[in-house]
Amino acid sequence: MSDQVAPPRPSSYRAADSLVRQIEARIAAGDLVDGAPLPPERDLIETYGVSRTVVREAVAALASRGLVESRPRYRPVVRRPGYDAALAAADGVVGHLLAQSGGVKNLYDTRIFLEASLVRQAARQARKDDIEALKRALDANEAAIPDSAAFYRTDVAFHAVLYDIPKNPVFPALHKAFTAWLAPHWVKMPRSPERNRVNFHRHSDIYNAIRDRDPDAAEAALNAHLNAAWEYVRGTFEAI
Amino acid sequence: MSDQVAPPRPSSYRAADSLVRQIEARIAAGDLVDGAPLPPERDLIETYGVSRTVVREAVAALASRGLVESRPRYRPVVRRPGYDAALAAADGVVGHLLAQSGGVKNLYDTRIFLEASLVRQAARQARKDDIEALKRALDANEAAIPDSAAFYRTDVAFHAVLYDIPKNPVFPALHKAFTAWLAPHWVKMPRSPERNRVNFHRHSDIYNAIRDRDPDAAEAALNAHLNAAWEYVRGTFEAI
DNA sequence: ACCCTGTTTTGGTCAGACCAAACAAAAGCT
DNA sequence: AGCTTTTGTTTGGTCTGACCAAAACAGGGT
Repeated sequence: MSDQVAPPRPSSYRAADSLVRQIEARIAAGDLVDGAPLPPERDLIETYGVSRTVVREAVAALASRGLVESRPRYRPVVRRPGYDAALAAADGVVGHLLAQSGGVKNLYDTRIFLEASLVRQAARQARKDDIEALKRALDANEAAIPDSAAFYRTDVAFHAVLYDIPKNPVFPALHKAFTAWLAPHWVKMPRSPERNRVNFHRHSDIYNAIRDRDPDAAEAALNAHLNAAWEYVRGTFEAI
Repeated sequence: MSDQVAPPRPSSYRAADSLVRQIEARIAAGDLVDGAPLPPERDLIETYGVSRTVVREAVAALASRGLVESRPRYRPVVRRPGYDAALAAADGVVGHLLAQSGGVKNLYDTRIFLEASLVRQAARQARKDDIEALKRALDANEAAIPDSAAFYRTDVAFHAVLYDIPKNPVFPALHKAFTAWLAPHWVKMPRSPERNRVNFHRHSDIYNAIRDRDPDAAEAALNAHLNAAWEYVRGTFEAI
C-alpha cells in the first residue's frame, strides 16, 4: 500500500515543477476556482503520490507566481491571475531595486513617462464618459483639500482614472504597482492644505487640457505636476 | 478595498521569511557577491540554527524573487537583482495572462503604446550618438533582409535602440520582457524577404522621422509599423 | 598534462512526528 | 432560541533523520 503512485522519475527535473504544472492546469481548467481554498497538503500528497516536501515546495512556487495566495496559517486561496498579479510577482525584486542608488528615480521617471503619454492619448481619444469620470475625480480631489489624508486618496484616484482611459487592463495594474512601490517614499512627503491646493490646480490644468483636446498642454501640465512632486519627494532620501 | 500589490505582511512569523530577510541583507551588503554560489544548505542550517526544511524554503523564495538562480542539482548562484530580474519574476504569471482571452493583444497594445511614446521622445531628445546607433541598427537590418532569421534579430535590435535612448534602465528591461513574452507568437508569423523589406522600410521611416526631429511623424510611422505587424500575428491564434 | 575512477559533497526527495493556530461542532449560559 | 465558551479536529509550519543521484573533488594510471 505504500507503493508509489507516481511511476516515472524523470530525475533530471524537480518533482515540484511537475506538480506546479499540474496544479496550474487545474486552475486554468477551472477545476480549482478563484477564491476557493487549495486542497489540503495532505490531500495533494495522496492525489499526486508525492511527499509533503514536494507539495509544500510546489505551493510555495505557486504562491510566488501569484496563482495562490498563502497567508501564514490559512489554507492557500486560489487566485486566477490578473494583470496586477504579474506586477505583484515583481514586487520582491522591485523592493531591492528601490533600495539601490537611483532606483526610485528610475521608477518614478518611468511613471512620469508613461503618464505623460497617457494624458496625451487621453486628450486625443478620451470619450465623454472618461472625461466625466475625470471631472468627478477632480471634484472629489478639490473637496478633500483640507484633509491631507483624504487628499492623497483622491489624488491617487484622479491619476487612476488616467490609467483607465485606454481600456487596457495592463494600465490600471501598472498604476497600482507604481503607487504601491512609490508610496513608502510618498507618504514621507510633507503635506498641507496649501500644497494640496497647488496640486489640485495642477490636476485641474491636466483635466482642462484633456477636455480641450490639447495633447501638448496636457503632457506639459502633467510633466510640470509630477516633476514638481519629485522635488518634494527627493528630499526624503538624500542619503541615497 | 485597499488591495495592495504587495501582500501586506500579516504579522507572519514564518521562520523562512526571517531567513530570507537575513540572506537578502547579506546579498545587499555584498557579503554574498553576485555570481558566487550560495553556501551549502547544511552550512546555512548551522549558521542560522534552523532546520533544512526552512533553509530550502528560504532558498526557493529567494530564487522566485530572482535573488539567486537555482538550477536543479547545482549550487544556487547569487544574483544581485537588476531591472530585468523584476520583469523575469513576473514571467510565470504573464504566461497565464497570455493564454487568456485578449491577453496577447493587451500586452502588445501596451508595447505599441510605450514604443510610440519612446519614438516621440526620441524625436525630441535623442542625442547624436543615439541617432547614430539607430542608423547602425537600421543598416544591419537592411543587410539582413535576405535572411529571415537574421532579420528578426536585427529587427529586435533596432527596436532595442529605441528603448536605450531614455537612458533609464527600466526601458531596456521592458524591451527584453516584451520580446520574450511575445516571441512565441512572433516566430509563428510568416516571414519572407519581401515582408522583411517592407518592415525595413517601416524602420527606415521611423529612423528618418527621429533624425528629422518630427515626433508626430515618428509616432505615426511606428504605429503603422506595429499595427501592421499585429495583423500578421493575429492570424496565429484566431482560436483565442 | 590528460583521462579515467572512486570518494566526498550537496541538492532532491521521502517518511514520520510534533506544535500551534484556525476551524467546526458540541456544550454551556442567558 | 440565541449567543458565548469549550473542546476536538483539521491543517499549515517546523523539525529530525535518512536515502538517493548527480555534481564536485581527489587521486591514480596512462
